[in-house]
Amino acid sequence: MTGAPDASPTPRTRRPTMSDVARAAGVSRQLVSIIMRDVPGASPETRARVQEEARRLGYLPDDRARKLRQQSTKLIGITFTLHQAFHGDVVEHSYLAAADTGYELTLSAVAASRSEAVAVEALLRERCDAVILLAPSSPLETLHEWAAYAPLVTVGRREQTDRIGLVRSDDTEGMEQAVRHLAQLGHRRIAHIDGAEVSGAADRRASYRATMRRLGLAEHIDLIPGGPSEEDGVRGALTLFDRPAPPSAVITFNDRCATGVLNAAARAGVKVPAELSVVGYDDSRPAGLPHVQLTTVSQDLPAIARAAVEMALAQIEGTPPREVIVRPRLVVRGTTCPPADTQAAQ
Amino acid sequence: MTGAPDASPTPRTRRPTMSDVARAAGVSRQLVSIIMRDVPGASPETRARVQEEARRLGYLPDDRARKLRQQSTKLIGITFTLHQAFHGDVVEHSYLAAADTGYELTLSAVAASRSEAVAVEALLRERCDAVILLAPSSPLETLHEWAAYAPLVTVGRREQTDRIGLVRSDDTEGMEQAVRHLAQLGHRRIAHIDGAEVSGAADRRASYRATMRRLGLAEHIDLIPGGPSEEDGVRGALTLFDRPAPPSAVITFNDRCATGVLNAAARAGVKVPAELSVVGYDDSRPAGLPHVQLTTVSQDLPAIARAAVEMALAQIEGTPPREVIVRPRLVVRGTTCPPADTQAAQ
DNA sequence: CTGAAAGCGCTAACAT
DNA sequence: ATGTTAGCGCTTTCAG
Repeated sequence: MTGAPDASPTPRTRRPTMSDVARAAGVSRQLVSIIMRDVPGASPETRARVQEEARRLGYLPDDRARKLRQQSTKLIGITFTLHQAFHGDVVEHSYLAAADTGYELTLSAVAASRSEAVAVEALLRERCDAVILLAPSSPLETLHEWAAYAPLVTVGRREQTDRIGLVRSDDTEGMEQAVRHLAQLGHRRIAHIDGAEVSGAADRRASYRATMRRLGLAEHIDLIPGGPSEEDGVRGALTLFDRPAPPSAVITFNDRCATGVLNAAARAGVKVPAELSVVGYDDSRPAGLPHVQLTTVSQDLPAIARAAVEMALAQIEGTPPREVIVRPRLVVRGTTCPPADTQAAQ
Repeated sequence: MTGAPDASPTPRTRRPTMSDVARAAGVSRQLVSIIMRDVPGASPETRARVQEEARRLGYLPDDRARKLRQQSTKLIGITFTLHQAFHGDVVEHSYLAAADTGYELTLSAVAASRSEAVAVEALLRERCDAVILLAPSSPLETLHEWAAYAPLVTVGRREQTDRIGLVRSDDTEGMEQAVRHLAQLGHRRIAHIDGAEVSGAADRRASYRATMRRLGLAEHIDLIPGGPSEEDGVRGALTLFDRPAPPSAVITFNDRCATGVLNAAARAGVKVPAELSVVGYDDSRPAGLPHVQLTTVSQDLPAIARAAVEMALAQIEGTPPREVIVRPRLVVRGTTCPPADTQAAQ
């Protein structure tokens, strides 16, 4: 849209249609259609004249009609949760991934006042060509019902099925990287404040255990019940500080939990990283802030978004659903360093 | 949608249309329409039979066609910024406000990869009946252009105009409440770490000054250059701690800035609230967390959302745009208390 | 390059 | 309570 429509001192009488533009420019409606869609079939001069006329009238194509007439909407729907910063990131990267594919992204929010079912069905009624669901909570059976209406891609689910595309981050690998990083720095007493029942927590817990064992640190396995919130981190940290011999490093379930640990440490006078190394998980926005500088496992959201969009497009074109597991990577910042007692511990 | 479509072992051949349902149920297409829209004009038995048949076929109405045919889409568009927690809150409350009005909300995201213009025009091409813009950054002139296409309501803008609805929080009032709260506790040396050029900062700054003056605290006016981020809070706090006689209380531009102050205080060993009272602004999600308990000015987002939706509906029905200023309210939590030097200061 | 004809899937007036 | 007749604004197809 360029410039104001010169017409209509009274705004919003009747929106001009393609026919109005055609009439004003003295051409056929079909030609206007060709020019609006920017496809070959009109001379440069006609193009310019028609575009000028459209601008003058304040013409804006009607997407409802356009989408109805094309048998494909060229739309990829995506459901996301408001208030999940992580979802916002994936959505944003999905816009980038969808650019230049000929498909547009359309959003449908999940919130306290809007269930996942409502969000998905809105997209299906819009006749999206495919639907991406960020961390859906509906039972697999329900997802299967939806998959009968449009190709589906879930992000962050575990269940494999031949009817739904799956993109997820490798939690096992991520936790392994975190443990190895600390072990290489010389830490031995590495604790893990876990995520309780939260999705992904089980994998990370198991991987923590397995990696500690593999590194010969089985005796130092130290699993603290936690959760996904700052509060859980505070509680977990206090548990640790009460110990006669607290661990020299701790890996939390996520960054919010790590923030709680950092706050509790500051309050208790425990110096990070000198006295306690802290590793978070997610690489959420606050983690990288100059005064936080949290070492954390990044889930590589751009890659996840790209995989989701690509798989949606592939399924639209008939490829069967696949499972893509994106490799996370450790981002080393300022909350980890070799333990103070490196010599003593050897 | 209830139950799986029993049909189609091969999913997604051709979606059934209303005619298919009509044929299967042995009635006319129009009757199916009546039943789908849940309007009077069909007997209970027919209704049940048709609904059952629709379910069996996996019929889902096509919103494109429906919206095209009705001359109104019954859609309110809303643009919001991904990664602005505050926008998420407003969107969520807008869903609540729009429920039972007969209108649906449709989202359009603004992000680094998606400009405001793209976001708004997508809504206009969908032929939304009205558009709500959360904290739009486009020049007024551009907003006026859009207003020629659909009734507009901005949230968080200042400029009055007779062509666009306006909803905003009363920053003057909010800051006044914060200053008065601290003064009533006995504070005199009340500093303000401001928000520099950020929208709303000028009002809060002016109100801080005016209220201090009105309370006879003109000599204690202490304006620290700040900004909207944690970093700005850290910097501002360090400035304060360097003083020979630091203030006993500080009001920050927003909660993120307050978080920076709290972190800096913890690090510097300054006790909050005993040695320093802190008041934030926004009542953002983290502010209420058990281990934060920030005293802050709440913008009353539910009221803002309600006002925006109501004004959008009113404008659709022909009421001219208005300006609604929502009164914020102070939420007193744990980061404020009377100053340690109450007696000395008197 | 242009025009004529058809129809996407639905709703809105009417008729009956 | 049901059927008939139009057409929403656009794209598609095909003939000029």
